[in-house]
Amino acid sequence: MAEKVRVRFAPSPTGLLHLGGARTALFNWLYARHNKGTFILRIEDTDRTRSTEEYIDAIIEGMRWLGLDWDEGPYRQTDRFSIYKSYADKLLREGKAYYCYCSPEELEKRRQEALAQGRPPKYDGRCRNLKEPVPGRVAAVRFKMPQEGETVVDDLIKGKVVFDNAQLDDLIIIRSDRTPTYNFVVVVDDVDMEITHVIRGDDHLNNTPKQIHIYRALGYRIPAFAHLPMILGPDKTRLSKRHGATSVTSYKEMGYLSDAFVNYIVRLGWAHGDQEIFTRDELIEYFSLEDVGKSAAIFNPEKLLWLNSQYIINSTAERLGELVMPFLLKQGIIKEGQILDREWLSKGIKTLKERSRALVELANSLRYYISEDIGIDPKAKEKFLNKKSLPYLIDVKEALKRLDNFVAQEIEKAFMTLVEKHNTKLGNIAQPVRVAITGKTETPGIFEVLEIVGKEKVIKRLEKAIKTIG
RNA sequence: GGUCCCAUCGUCUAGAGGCCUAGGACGUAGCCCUCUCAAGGCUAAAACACGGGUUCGAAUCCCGUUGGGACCGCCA
Repeated sequence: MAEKVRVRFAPSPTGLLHLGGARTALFNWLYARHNKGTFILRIEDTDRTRSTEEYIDAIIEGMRWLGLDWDEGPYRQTDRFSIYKSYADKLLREGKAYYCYCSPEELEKRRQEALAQGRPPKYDGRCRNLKEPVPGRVAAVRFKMPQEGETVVDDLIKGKVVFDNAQLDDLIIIRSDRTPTYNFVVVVDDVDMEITHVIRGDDHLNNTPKQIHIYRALGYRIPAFAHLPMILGPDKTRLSKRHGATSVTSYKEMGYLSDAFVNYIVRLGWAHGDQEIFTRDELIEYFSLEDVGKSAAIFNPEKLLWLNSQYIINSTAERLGELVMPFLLKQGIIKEGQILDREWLSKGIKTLKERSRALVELANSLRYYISEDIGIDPKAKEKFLNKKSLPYLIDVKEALKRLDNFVAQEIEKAFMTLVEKHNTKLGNIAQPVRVAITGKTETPGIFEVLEIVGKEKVIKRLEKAIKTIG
């Protein structure tokens, strides 16, 4: 029987949860859920100068928004220093690691020199065989890498990747301030947490042979590795602040639905035939590392927006009503504590669903249903609210005033009567009314808009428009 | 500079030697629907980086070239 899958997402809290991290987390989560395994969240905060509590909270918030629940953790590496120390001591005792007395400044200088001369900037191993401590110096601990032979990484995505051990550096595993470093703690933790599959960005592929030697030195089994291709910006370089919004939270704030976002990032590097839209359950059912591609993907905001619009169309009006609330508040369309009739709101949202690509847009369109403070687009006003349309507006107002049953169907009948009376096209009447009522030239069908706005407000807005013309 | 990874429409991708006249999706353009805008439907333009092999046959396998990317820290 196959061993139970245990995977982890291990972000370092030195920034917000970004697109690439989110996808790594998602693939780990999907792999765990597909295989009925365990998904672990581990915070890699060994770099105390750059890690913050705020970023930890932000990452957790991002994970929650994405709906990626973890079964264990969040573990924090800063809570586990004694574990790393005991493993480091073991390596030291066994002669698999040694003290290095070179100062960071010296090392940096040597590195620059090597780079300038076109040599590989590798540690020269000068402390490797030291018999005595160097007085007056604080030591770091280095791991003794094998200097010959080859190391093969058998990657689930990239295949067999061969590294020449002579390239490998004696890396520092414990800094001179006694804190452990990444390449060491990641191995210790993955061993300690019994991780079976390491799924991470392919920027770590070059670290893998080094880590493999640490596993061996410690006498542990090597997990399976799967290195995911990177997500690049439109300029084909690694996604960064320069490319604008890259944090998961910013997509939440722009009004993307969590499911749409997940659906978008899963398709970056993974496909299931020609299918574009997946439910969570389908994702869990279909996900496989075998279907993950090898090449980097470029982030395409247009497609994300399209997916979002599809998810909005397929959401119920009730659900959208809940989701749009924070946006209504933030955009000043409702006030704190203001209560809306949910049934009425849903009716309005139904007309707007297929015209809103994000929740911000939906909220914005909802303005002319909810608020009196609509604001009329000056260009629309000039074109449609003028002497030519005045008689239509007056007639519409009068006809609607006489309507008792203020529903779309009846409103339409009233409009059609006027179309005949004036011997004109519906558009010539509808468009000025649209602008008078919504302030915009683009809205849902005019009859349903009028019904939702309601008779009283409609008459009021028409009167106001008539007054500004006349 | 060294090491490693990658290469199908502008973008995400399907493609496991013959199903390929290379499929789908976003975006773009046109048409239909239509009170506007969407949504929806239909149509179009758009790709196997290049060069050598292997093979009866290559987008698919091998080699090279070119191009892109990542990594080479007492960062992760």
